[in-house]
Amino acid sequence: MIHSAKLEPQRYGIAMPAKSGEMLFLEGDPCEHVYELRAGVARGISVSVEGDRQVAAFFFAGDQIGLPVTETYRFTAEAVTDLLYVRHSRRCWHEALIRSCREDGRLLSSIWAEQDPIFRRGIILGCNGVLVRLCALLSSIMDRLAVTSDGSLFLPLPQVDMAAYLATTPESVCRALRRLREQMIITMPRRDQIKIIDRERLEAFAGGVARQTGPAFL
Amino acid sequence: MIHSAKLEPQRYGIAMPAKSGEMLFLEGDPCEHVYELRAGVARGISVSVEGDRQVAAFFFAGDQIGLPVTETYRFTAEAVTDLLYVRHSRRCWHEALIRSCREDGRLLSSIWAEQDPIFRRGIILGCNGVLVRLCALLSSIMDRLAVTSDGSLFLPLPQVDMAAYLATTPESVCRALRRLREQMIITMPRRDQIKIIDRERLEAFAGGVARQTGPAFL
DNA sequence: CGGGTGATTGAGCCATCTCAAGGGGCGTGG
DNA sequence: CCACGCCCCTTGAGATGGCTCAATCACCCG
Repeated sequence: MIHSAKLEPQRYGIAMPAKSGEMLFLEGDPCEHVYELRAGVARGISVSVEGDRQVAAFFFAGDQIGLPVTETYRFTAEAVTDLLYVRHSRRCWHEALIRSCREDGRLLSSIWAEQDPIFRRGIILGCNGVLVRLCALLSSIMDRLAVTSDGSLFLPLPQVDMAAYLATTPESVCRALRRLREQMIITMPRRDQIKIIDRERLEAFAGGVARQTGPAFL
Repeated sequence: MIHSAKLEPQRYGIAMPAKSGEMLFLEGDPCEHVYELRAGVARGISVSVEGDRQVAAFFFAGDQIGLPVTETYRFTAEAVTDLLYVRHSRRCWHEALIRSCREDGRLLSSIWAEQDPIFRRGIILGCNGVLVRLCALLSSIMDRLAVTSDGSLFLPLPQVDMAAYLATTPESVCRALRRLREQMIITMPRRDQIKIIDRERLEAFAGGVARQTGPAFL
Protein backbone atom coordinates (compact mmCIF):
# COMPACT_ATOMS: atom_id res chain seq x y z
CA MET A 1 0.00 0.00 0.00
CA ILE A 2 2.97 2.27 0.57
CA HIS A 3 4.91 1.06 -2.43
CA SER A 4 6.06 3.38 -5.11
CA ALA A 5 4.99 3.39 -8.69
CA LYS A 6 7.73 0.94 -9.53
CA LEU A 7 5.89 -1.96 -8.05
CA GLU A 8 6.41 -5.16 -9.94
CA PRO A 9 9.19 -3.72 -12.02
CA GLN A 10 9.75 -7.04 -13.64
CA ARG A 11 6.39 -6.67 -15.28
CA TYR A 12 6.62 -3.09 -16.27
CA GLY A 13 7.07 -2.73 -19.98
CA ILE A 14 7.20 -6.44 -20.52
CA ALA A 15 4.31 -7.14 -22.80
CA MET A 16 2.82 -10.58 -22.78
CA PRO A 17 1.51 -12.16 -25.96
CA ALA A 18 -1.84 -13.79 -26.60
CA LYS A 19 -2.98 -15.73 -29.62
CA SER A 20 -6.11 -14.95 -31.57
CA GLY A 21 -9.09 -16.37 -29.75
CA GLU A 22 -7.29 -16.71 -26.46
CA MET A 23 -9.12 -15.63 -23.32
CA LEU A 24 -7.64 -12.92 -21.12
CA PHE A 25 -10.12 -13.20 -18.28
CA LEU A 26 -13.54 -14.61 -17.64
CA GLU A 27 -16.72 -12.79 -16.70
CA GLY A 28 -17.28 -13.13 -12.98
CA ASP A 29 -13.66 -13.81 -12.13
CA PRO A 30 -12.27 -11.78 -9.25
CA CYS A 31 -10.89 -8.60 -10.68
CA GLU A 32 -7.23 -8.62 -9.74
CA HIS A 33 -5.65 -7.03 -12.78
CA VAL A 34 -6.12 -4.27 -15.25
CA TYR A 35 -5.08 -5.28 -18.75
CA GLU A 36 -3.46 -2.70 -20.91
CA LEU A 37 -3.47 -3.48 -24.60
CA ARG A 38 -0.22 -2.76 -26.38
CA ALA A 39 -1.02 -4.20 -29.78
CA GLY A 40 -3.85 -6.01 -31.47
CA VAL A 41 -7.60 -6.02 -30.96
CA ALA A 42 -9.60 -7.61 -28.16
CA ARG A 43 -13.30 -8.06 -27.55
CA GLY A 44 -15.40 -8.03 -24.44
CA ILE A 45 -18.11 -10.65 -24.64
CA SER A 46 -21.10 -11.60 -22.59
CA VAL A 47 -22.73 -14.99 -22.89
CA SER A 48 -26.35 -15.56 -21.93
CA VAL A 49 -27.53 -18.73 -20.26
CA GLU A 50 -28.80 -19.91 -23.63
CA GLY A 51 -25.32 -19.57 -24.98
CA ASP A 52 -25.85 -16.54 -27.18
CA ARG A 53 -22.66 -14.54 -27.52
CA GLN A 54 -22.70 -10.78 -27.53
CA VAL A 55 -19.71 -8.59 -28.15
CA ALA A 56 -20.05 -5.73 -25.67
CA ALA A 57 -17.05 -3.80 -26.91
CA PHE A 58 -13.91 -3.90 -28.99
CA PHE A 59 -10.61 -2.76 -27.52
CA PHE A 60 -7.55 -1.46 -29.31
CA ALA A 61 -3.94 -0.70 -28.57
CA GLY A 62 -3.73 1.75 -25.70
CA ASP A 63 -7.00 0.72 -24.12
CA GLN A 64 -7.25 -0.55 -20.60
CA ILE A 65 -9.57 -3.42 -19.87
CA GLY A 66 -11.06 -4.44 -16.57
CA LEU A 67 -12.09 -1.10 -15.13
CA PRO A 68 -13.39 -0.01 -12.78
CA VAL A 69 -11.47 -2.33 -10.49
CA THR A 70 -14.15 -3.80 -8.29
CA GLU A 71 -15.31 -7.23 -7.32
CA THR A 72 -15.44 -9.15 -10.54
CA TYR A 73 -15.07 -8.65 -14.25
CA ARG A 74 -18.24 -7.68 -15.99
CA PHE A 75 -17.44 -9.48 -19.22
CA THR A 76 -15.08 -12.00 -20.69
CA ALA A 77 -12.14 -10.62 -22.64
CA GLU A 78 -10.73 -12.45 -25.62
CA ALA A 79 -8.11 -11.73 -28.23
CA VAL A 80 -9.56 -11.02 -31.66
CA THR A 81 -6.16 -10.87 -33.28
CA ASP A 82 -2.87 -11.92 -31.84
CA LEU A 83 -2.03 -9.27 -29.30
CA LEU A 84 0.38 -7.89 -26.74
CA TYR A 85 -0.72 -6.72 -23.35
CA VAL A 86 0.56 -5.70 -19.95
CA ARG A 87 -1.13 -6.64 -16.70
CA HIS A 88 -1.26 -4.13 -13.88
CA SER A 89 -2.12 -5.40 -10.44
CA ARG A 90 -5.20 -3.97 -8.82
CA ARG A 91 -3.13 -2.45 -6.04
CA CYS A 92 -0.72 -0.75 -8.38
CA TRP A 93 -3.47 0.58 -10.43
CA HIS A 94 -5.23 2.01 -7.40
CA GLU A 95 -2.13 3.84 -6.32
CA ALA A 96 -1.60 5.31 -9.73
CA LEU A 97 -5.21 6.35 -9.69
CA ILE A 98 -4.96 8.17 -6.39
CA ARG A 99 -1.77 9.89 -7.42
CA SER A 100 -3.22 10.99 -10.68
CA CYS A 101 -6.30 12.16 -8.90
CA ARG A 102 -4.42 14.39 -6.52
CA GLU A 103 -2.37 15.87 -9.26
CA ASP A 104 -4.94 16.99 -11.72
CA GLY A 105 -8.32 15.92 -10.50
CA ARG A 106 -8.76 14.06 -13.73
CA LEU A 107 -8.05 10.67 -12.34
CA LEU A 108 -10.99 9.03 -13.80
CA SER A 109 -10.43 9.60 -17.46
CA SER A 110 -9.12 6.12 -17.96
CA ILE A 111 -12.24 4.72 -16.40
CA TRP A 112 -14.27 6.96 -18.61
CA ALA A 113 -12.28 5.69 -21.56
CA GLU A 114 -13.21 2.11 -20.95
CA GLN A 115 -16.83 2.78 -20.22
CA ASP A 116 -17.23 4.91 -23.27
CA PRO A 117 -17.22 2.18 -25.93
CA ILE A 118 -19.70 0.20 -23.89
CA PHE A 119 -21.96 3.19 -23.57
CA ARG A 120 -21.62 3.89 -27.25
CA ARG A 121 -22.60 0.37 -28.17
CA GLY A 122 -25.82 0.86 -26.25
CA ILE A 123 -26.58 3.93 -28.31
CA ILE A 124 -25.66 2.18 -31.54
CA LEU A 125 -27.93 -0.73 -30.75
CA GLY A 126 -30.72 1.71 -30.13
CA CYS A 127 -30.67 2.66 -33.79
CA ASN A 128 -32.90 0.72 -36.12
CA GLY A 129 -31.54 -0.44 -39.40
CA VAL A 130 -28.54 -2.68 -39.76
CA LEU A 131 -26.94 -0.22 -42.16
CA VAL A 132 -27.14 2.58 -39.63
CA ARG A 133 -25.66 0.47 -36.88
CA LEU A 134 -22.85 -0.77 -39.08
CA CYS A 135 -21.95 2.75 -40.14
CA ALA A 136 -21.97 3.81 -36.51
CA LEU A 137 -19.62 0.99 -35.66
CA LEU A 138 -17.27 1.82 -38.49
CA SER A 139 -17.30 5.49 -37.61
CA SER A 140 -16.45 4.75 -34.03
CA ILE A 141 -13.49 2.53 -34.77
CA MET A 142 -12.04 3.86 -37.99
CA ASP A 143 -9.73 6.26 -36.23
CA ARG A 144 -8.24 3.45 -34.23
CA LEU A 145 -7.43 1.11 -37.07
CA ALA A 146 -3.93 0.70 -38.39
CA VAL A 147 -3.28 2.22 -41.80
CA THR A 148 -1.82 0.08 -44.56
CA SER A 149 0.72 1.27 -47.07
CA ASP A 150 -1.91 2.06 -49.69
CA GLY A 151 -4.04 4.14 -47.36
CA SER A 152 -6.57 1.50 -46.51
CA LEU A 153 -7.40 0.55 -42.97
CA PHE A 154 -6.67 -2.81 -41.52
CA LEU A 155 -10.01 -4.22 -40.36
CA PRO A 156 -9.22 -7.23 -38.22
CA LEU A 157 -12.78 -7.90 -37.12
CA PRO A 158 -14.48 -10.95 -38.63
CA GLN A 159 -18.05 -10.33 -39.66
CA VAL A 160 -19.20 -12.80 -37.07
CA ASP A 161 -17.90 -10.49 -34.36
CA MET A 162 -19.33 -7.41 -35.97
CA ALA A 163 -22.68 -9.16 -36.10
CA ALA A 164 -22.44 -10.11 -32.44
CA TYR A 165 -21.61 -6.52 -31.63
CA LEU A 166 -24.42 -5.07 -33.70
CA ALA A 167 -27.03 -7.56 -32.55
CA THR A 168 -27.61 -8.87 -36.03
CA THR A 169 -26.50 -11.77 -38.21
CA PRO A 170 -23.33 -12.21 -40.26
CA GLU A 171 -25.46 -12.33 -43.39
CA SER A 172 -26.93 -8.93 -42.66
CA VAL A 173 -23.49 -7.48 -41.96
CA CYS A 174 -22.30 -8.82 -45.27
CA ARG A 175 -25.21 -7.31 -47.14
CA ALA A 176 -24.78 -3.98 -45.39
CA LEU A 177 -21.10 -3.90 -46.34
CA ARG A 178 -22.09 -4.65 -49.91
CA ARG A 179 -24.47 -1.72 -49.94
CA LEU A 180 -21.71 0.56 -48.68
CA ARG A 181 -19.50 -0.72 -51.47
CA GLU A 182 -22.18 -0.20 -54.09
CA GLN A 183 -22.74 3.33 -52.84
CA MET A 184 -19.00 3.96 -53.17
CA ILE A 185 -18.74 4.87 -49.53
CA ILE A 186 -16.11 2.24 -48.89
CA THR A 187 -13.98 -0.21 -50.80
CA MET A 188 -12.58 -3.43 -49.49
CA PRO A 189 -9.43 -4.29 -51.41
CA ARG A 190 -9.04 -7.37 -49.27
CA ARG A 191 -11.20 -9.24 -46.87
CA ASP A 192 -9.48 -7.66 -43.90
CA GLN A 193 -8.95 -4.20 -45.29
CA ILE A 194 -11.33 -1.34 -45.71
CA LYS A 195 -10.93 2.06 -47.27
CA ILE A 196 -13.23 4.88 -46.33
CA ILE A 197 -14.00 6.75 -49.54
CA ASP A 198 -16.69 9.07 -48.30
CA ARG A 199 -16.33 9.60 -44.61
CA GLU A 200 -18.98 12.26 -44.59
CA ARG A 201 -21.71 10.07 -45.96
CA LEU A 202 -20.65 7.25 -43.71
CA GLU A 203 -21.19 9.44 -40.69
CA ALA A 204 -24.40 10.77 -42.12
CA PHE A 205 -25.72 7.21 -42.36
CA ALA A 206 -24.61 6.64 -38.81
CA GLY A 207 -27.07 9.32 -37.83
CA GLY A 208 -24.71 11.38 -35.75
CA VAL A 209 -24.50 8.61 -33.25
CA ALA A 210 -20.75 8.42 -33.50
CA ARG A 211 -19.99 12.00 -32.66
CA GLN A 212 -16.72 12.61 -30.96
CA THR A 213 -17.02 12.12 -27.25
CA GLY A 214 -13.85 13.50 -25.83
CA PRO A 215 -10.40 12.70 -24.49
CA ALA A 216 -9.68 9.12 -23.85
CA PHE A 217 -6.41 8.45 -22.08
CA LEU A 218 -4.98 8.47 -18.64
CA MET B 1 -32.01 7.80 4.29
CA ILE B 2 -29.53 9.40 6.65
CA HIS B 3 -26.37 7.39 6.71
CA SER B 4 -22.81 8.42 7.51
CA ALA B 5 -22.17 11.89 6.20
CA LYS B 6 -18.92 12.41 4.39
CA LEU B 7 -19.95 14.69 1.64
CA GLU B 8 -20.45 18.42 1.88
CA PRO B 9 -21.87 18.65 5.35
CA GLN B 10 -23.48 21.98 4.68
CA ARG B 11 -25.50 20.46 1.93
CA TYR B 12 -25.95 17.11 3.45
CA GLY B 13 -29.52 16.17 3.98
CA ILE B 14 -30.83 19.13 2.06
CA ALA B 15 -32.53 17.44 -0.82
CA MET B 16 -33.60 19.51 -3.75
CA PRO B 17 -36.84 18.76 -5.57
CA ALA B 18 -37.42 18.36 -9.29
CA LYS B 19 -40.69 18.05 -11.14
CA SER B 20 -41.50 15.28 -13.53
CA GLY B 21 -39.87 15.97 -16.86
CA GLU B 22 -37.44 18.50 -15.46
CA MET B 23 -33.84 18.33 -16.64
CA LEU B 24 -31.05 17.81 -14.12
CA PHE B 25 -28.17 18.27 -16.50
CA LEU B 26 -27.50 18.26 -20.21
CA GLU B 27 -25.31 15.96 -22.22
CA GLY B 28 -22.03 17.69 -22.93
CA ASP B 29 -22.26 20.11 -20.02
CA PRO B 30 -19.14 20.37 -17.91
CA CYS B 31 -19.38 17.79 -15.21
CA GLU B 32 -19.26 19.76 -11.99
CA HIS B 33 -21.61 17.77 -9.79
CA VAL B 34 -22.60 14.27 -8.91
CA TYR B 35 -26.32 13.89 -8.41
CA GLU B 36 -27.50 11.53 -5.75
CA LEU B 37 -31.11 10.48 -6.07
CA ARG B 38 -33.01 10.44 -2.82
CA ALA B 39 -36.47 9.70 -4.12
CA GLY B 40 -38.17 9.18 -7.44
CA VAL B 41 -36.99 7.88 -10.79
CA ALA B 42 -34.77 9.58 -13.34
CA ARG B 43 -33.70 8.71 -16.85
CA GLY B 44 -30.50 9.22 -18.75
CA ILE B 45 -31.22 10.10 -22.36
CA SER B 46 -29.20 10.55 -25.48
CA VAL B 47 -30.53 12.41 -28.47
CA SER B 48 -29.20 11.81 -31.97
CA VAL B 49 -28.80 14.58 -34.49
CA GLU B 50 -32.03 13.46 -36.11
CA GLY B 51 -33.78 14.02 -32.82
CA ASP B 52 -34.39 10.40 -31.89
CA ARG B 53 -34.49 9.97 -28.15
CA GLN B 54 -32.96 6.99 -26.47
CA VAL B 55 -33.18 6.21 -22.79
CA ALA B 56 -29.74 4.93 -21.84
CA ALA B 57 -30.62 4.08 -18.26
CA PHE B 58 -33.14 4.50 -15.48
CA PHE B 59 -32.01 5.64 -12.05
CA PHE B 60 -33.68 5.05 -8.70
CA ALA B 61 -33.41 6.27 -5.13
CA GLY B 62 -29.88 5.72 -3.87
CA ASP B 63 -28.26 5.92 -7.29
CA GLN B 64 -25.61 8.44 -8.13
CA ILE B 65 -25.69 10.07 -11.52
CA GLY B 66 -22.89 11.78 -13.37
CA LEU B 67 -20.02 9.37 -12.78
CA PRO B 68 -17.24 9.05 -13.48
CA VAL B 69 -16.54 12.72 -12.88
CA THR B 70 -14.64 13.76 -15.96
CA GLU B 71 -14.97 16.43 -18.56
CA THR B 72 -18.59 16.41 -19.51
CA TYR B 73 -21.76 14.48 -18.91
CA ARG B 74 -22.28 11.61 -21.27
CA PHE B 75 -26.04 11.90 -21.33
CA THR B 76 -28.85 14.19 -20.34
CA ALA B 77 -30.59 13.44 -17.06
CA GLU B 78 -34.28 14.10 -16.60
CA ALA B 79 -36.81 13.42 -13.89
CA VAL B 80 -39.28 10.71 -14.82
CA THR B 81 -41.34 11.23 -11.69
CA ASP B 82 -41.12 14.09 -9.24
CA LEU B 83 -37.94 13.50 -7.34
CA LEU B 84 -35.56 14.56 -4.61
CA TYR B 85 -31.85 14.73 -5.11
CA VAL B 86 -28.65 16.02 -3.57
CA ARG B 87 -25.82 17.54 -5.55
CA HIS B 88 -22.24 16.83 -4.57
CA SER B 89 -19.54 19.01 -5.99
CA ARG B 90 -16.89 17.37 -8.07
CA ARG B 91 -14.20 18.29 -5.60
CA CYS B 92 -15.96 16.88 -2.57
CA TRP B 93 -16.78 13.77 -4.41
CA HIS B 94 -13.17 13.30 -5.39
CA GLU B 95 -12.03 13.66 -1.82
CA ALA B 96 -14.55 11.16 -0.59
CA LEU B 97 -13.45 8.84 -3.33
CA ILE B 98 -9.79 8.99 -2.35
CA ARG B 99 -10.62 8.52 1.30
CA SER B 100 -12.82 5.57 0.58
CA CYS B 101 -10.16 4.18 -1.69
CA ARG B 102 -7.50 4.24 0.95
CA GLU B 103 -9.73 2.69 3.50
CA ASP B 104 -10.98 -0.37 1.77
CA GLY B 105 -9.59 -0.39 -1.72
CA ARG B 106 -13.13 -0.58 -2.97
CA LEU B 107 -13.47 3.02 -3.87
CA LEU B 108 -14.89 2.43 -7.21
CA SER B 109 -18.01 0.53 -6.37
CA SER B 110 -20.15 3.61 -6.79
CA ILE B 111 -18.73 4.13 -10.23
CA TRP B 112 -19.38 0.53 -10.99
CA ALA B 113 -22.91 0.99 -9.76
CA GLU B 114 -23.68 3.72 -12.22
CA GLN B 115 -22.03 2.03 -15.14
CA ASP B 116 -23.80 -1.21 -14.49
CA PRO B 117 -27.27 -0.25 -15.69
CA ILE B 118 -25.78 1.22 -18.84
CA PHE B 119 -23.83 -1.93 -19.49
CA ARG B 120 -26.90 -4.00 -18.82
CA ARG B 121 -28.96 -2.06 -21.29
CA GLY B 122 -26.41 -2.89 -23.95
CA ILE B 123 -26.83 -6.56 -23.22
CA ILE B 124 -30.60 -6.28 -23.14
CA LEU B 125 -30.65 -4.55 -26.51
CA GLY B 126 -28.55 -7.34 -27.89
CA CYS B 127 -31.42 -9.74 -27.37
CA ASN B 128 -33.83 -10.16 -30.22
CA GLY B 129 -37.49 -10.20 -29.48
CA VAL B 130 -39.34 -7.37 -27.83
CA LEU B 131 -40.78 -9.75 -25.25
CA VAL B 132 -37.34 -10.89 -24.18
CA ARG B 133 -36.08 -7.36 -23.86
CA LEU B 134 -39.09 -6.24 -21.91
CA CYS B 135 -38.77 -9.13 -19.48
CA ALA B 136 -35.11 -8.34 -19.05
CA LEU B 137 -35.96 -4.74 -18.25
CA LEU B 138 -38.61 -5.73 -15.76
CA SER B 139 -36.30 -8.25 -14.13
CA SER B 140 -33.58 -5.69 -13.74
CA ILE B 141 -35.72 -3.04 -12.11
CA MET B 142 -38.34 -4.97 -10.17
CA ASP B 143 -36.26 -5.11 -7.02
CA ARG B 144 -35.90 -1.37 -7.01
CA LEU B 145 -39.56 -0.47 -7.33
CA ALA B 146 -41.58 0.70 -4.37
CA VAL B 147 -44.14 -1.79 -3.06
CA THR B 148 -47.76 -0.75 -2.71
CA SER B 149 -50.03 -1.76 0.11
CA ASP B 150 -51.50 -4.69 -1.82
CA GLY B 151 -48.15 -6.14 -2.76
CA SER B 152 -47.99 -4.72 -6.24
CA LEU B 153 -45.06 -2.71 -7.45
CA PHE B 154 -45.26 0.92 -8.37
CA LEU B 155 -44.16 1.18 -11.99
CA PRO B 156 -43.63 4.85 -12.68
CA LEU B 157 -42.24 4.43 -16.19
CA PRO B 158 -44.48 5.44 -19.06
CA GLN B 159 -44.48 3.01 -21.95
CA VAL B 160 -42.96 5.67 -24.14
CA ASP B 161 -39.86 5.63 -21.97
CA MET B 162 -39.75 1.86 -21.81
CA ALA B 163 -39.92 1.81 -25.59
CA ALA B 164 -37.10 4.33 -25.86
CA TYR B 165 -35.06 2.21 -23.50
CA LEU B 166 -35.76 -1.03 -25.32
CA ALA B 167 -35.25 0.40 -28.79
CA THR B 168 -38.77 -0.38 -29.87
CA THR B 169 -42.12 1.39 -30.16
CA PRO B 170 -44.75 2.09 -27.50
CA GLU B 171 -47.15 -0.14 -29.42
CA SER B 172 -44.81 -3.09 -29.20
CA VAL B 173 -44.27 -2.50 -25.49
CA CYS B 174 -48.00 -2.47 -25.00
CA ARG B 175 -48.45 -5.70 -26.88
CA ALA B 176 -45.63 -7.37 -25.00
CA LEU B 177 -47.17 -6.35 -21.69
CA ARG B 178 -50.46 -7.77 -22.86
CA ARG B 179 -48.83 -11.08 -23.64
CA LEU B 180 -47.32 -11.18 -20.17
CA ARG B 181 -50.76 -10.51 -18.74
CA GLU B 182 -52.36 -13.22 -20.86
CA GLN B 183 -49.70 -15.67 -19.75
CA MET B 184 -50.47 -14.78 -16.15
CA ILE B 185 -46.91 -13.74 -15.54
CA ILE B 186 -47.91 -10.30 -14.41
CA THR B 187 -51.05 -8.36 -13.59
CA MET B 188 -51.47 -4.64 -13.84
CA PRO B 189 -54.15 -3.51 -11.39
CA ARG B 190 -53.57 0.07 -12.47
CA ARG B 191 -51.74 1.72 -15.27
CA ASP B 192 -48.82 2.52 -13.04
CA GLN B 193 -48.75 -0.64 -10.99
CA ILE B 194 -47.48 -4.06 -11.80
CA LYS B 195 -47.57 -7.30 -9.88
CA ILE B 196 -45.13 -10.07 -10.66
CA ILE B 197 -47.07 -13.31 -10.45
CA ASP B 198 -44.49 -15.68 -11.83
CA ARG B 199 -41.07 -14.27 -11.31
CA GLU B 200 -39.41 -17.44 -12.46
CA ARG B 201 -40.99 -17.47 -15.88
CA LEU B 202 -40.35 -13.76 -16.24
CA GLU B 203 -36.66 -14.35 -15.76
CA ALA B 204 -36.76 -17.36 -18.01
CA PHE B 205 -38.17 -15.20 -20.79
CA ALA B 206 -35.45 -12.68 -20.09
CA GLY B 207 -32.99 -15.37 -21.01
CA GLY B 208 -30.71 -15.00 -18.03
CA VAL B 209 -29.73 -11.57 -19.17
CA ALA B 210 -30.75 -9.98 -15.91
CA ARG B 211 -28.68 -12.15 -13.64
CA GLN B 212 -27.54 -10.51 -10.47
CA THR B 213 -24.39 -8.56 -11.08
CA GLY B 214 -23.12 -7.67 -7.67
CA PRO B 215 -22.95 -5.05 -4.94
CA ALA B 216 -24.17 -1.66 -5.89
CA PHE B 217 -23.62 0.99 -3.26
CA LEU B 218 -20.88 3.21 -2.02
C1' DC C 1 -67.74 17.86 -17.92
C1' DG C 2 -64.54 18.61 -21.49
C1' DG C 3 -59.58 18.43 -22.97
C1' DG C 4 -55.34 16.23 -23.22
C1' DT C 5 -52.11 12.68 -22.64
C1' DG C 6 -50.92 8.08 -22.72
C1' DA C 7 -52.46 3.33 -23.64
C1' DT C 8 -54.72 0.00 -26.70
C1' DT C 9 -55.95 -2.38 -30.81
C1' DG C 10 -56.03 -3.46 -35.82
C1' DA C 11 -54.32 -3.92 -40.72
C1' DG C 12 -50.70 -3.87 -44.01
C1' DC C 13 -45.94 -3.61 -45.25
C1' DC C 14 -41.10 -3.97 -44.99
C1' DA C 15 -36.59 -5.19 -43.05
C1' DT C 16 -34.36 -8.65 -41.19
C1' DC C 17 -33.85 -13.43 -39.75
C1' DT C 18 -33.59 -18.21 -41.17
C1' DC C 19 -32.09 -21.83 -43.76
C1' DA C 20 -29.46 -23.56 -47.43
C1' DA C 21 -26.12 -23.64 -50.98
C1' DG C 22 -22.10 -21.88 -53.33
C1' DG C 23 -17.51 -19.26 -53.64
C1' DG C 24 -12.98 -17.40 -52.31
C1' DG C 25 -8.79 -16.99 -49.78
C1' DC C 26 -5.30 -18.84 -46.91
C1' DG C 27 -2.45 -22.20 -44.73
C1' DT C 28 -0.92 -26.83 -44.64
C1' DG C 29 1.11 -30.69 -46.49
C1' DG C 30 2.53 -33.27 -50.21
C1' DC D 1 4.77 -25.21 -56.59
C1' DC D 2 0.40 -27.14 -56.51
C1' DA D 3 -3.62 -29.49 -54.31
C1' DC D 4 -6.41 -29.99 -50.66
C1' DG D 5 -9.35 -28.61 -46.93
C1' DC D 6 -11.10 -25.38 -43.77
C1' DC D 7 -13.12 -21.31 -42.51
C1' DC D 8 -15.31 -17.40 -43.52
C1' DC D 9 -17.72 -14.71 -46.58
C1' DT D 10 -21.43 -14.32 -50.07
C1' DT D 11 -25.84 -14.81 -52.22
C1' DG D 12 -30.71 -16.37 -52.71
C1' DA D 13 -35.55 -17.40 -51.42
C1' DG D 14 -39.01 -17.71 -48.09
C1' DA D 15 -41.00 -16.79 -43.50
C1' DT D 16 -41.99 -13.44 -39.85
C1' DG D 17 -41.63 -10.16 -36.29
C1' DG D 18 -41.95 -5.57 -35.54
C1' DC D 19 -42.87 -0.93 -37.48
C1' DT D 20 -46.10 2.40 -39.41
C1' DC D 21 -50.24 4.62 -39.54
C1' DA D 22 -54.62 5.48 -37.86
C1' DA D 23 -58.54 5.12 -34.93
C1' DT D 24 -60.45 4.36 -30.41
C1' DC D 25 -60.30 4.00 -25.53
C1' DA D 26 -59.15 4.94 -20.53
C1' DC D 27 -57.59 7.98 -17.27
C1' DC D 28 -56.17 12.34 -14.97
C1' DC D 29 -56.82 17.19 -14.21
C1' DG D 30 -58.69 21.43 -14.32
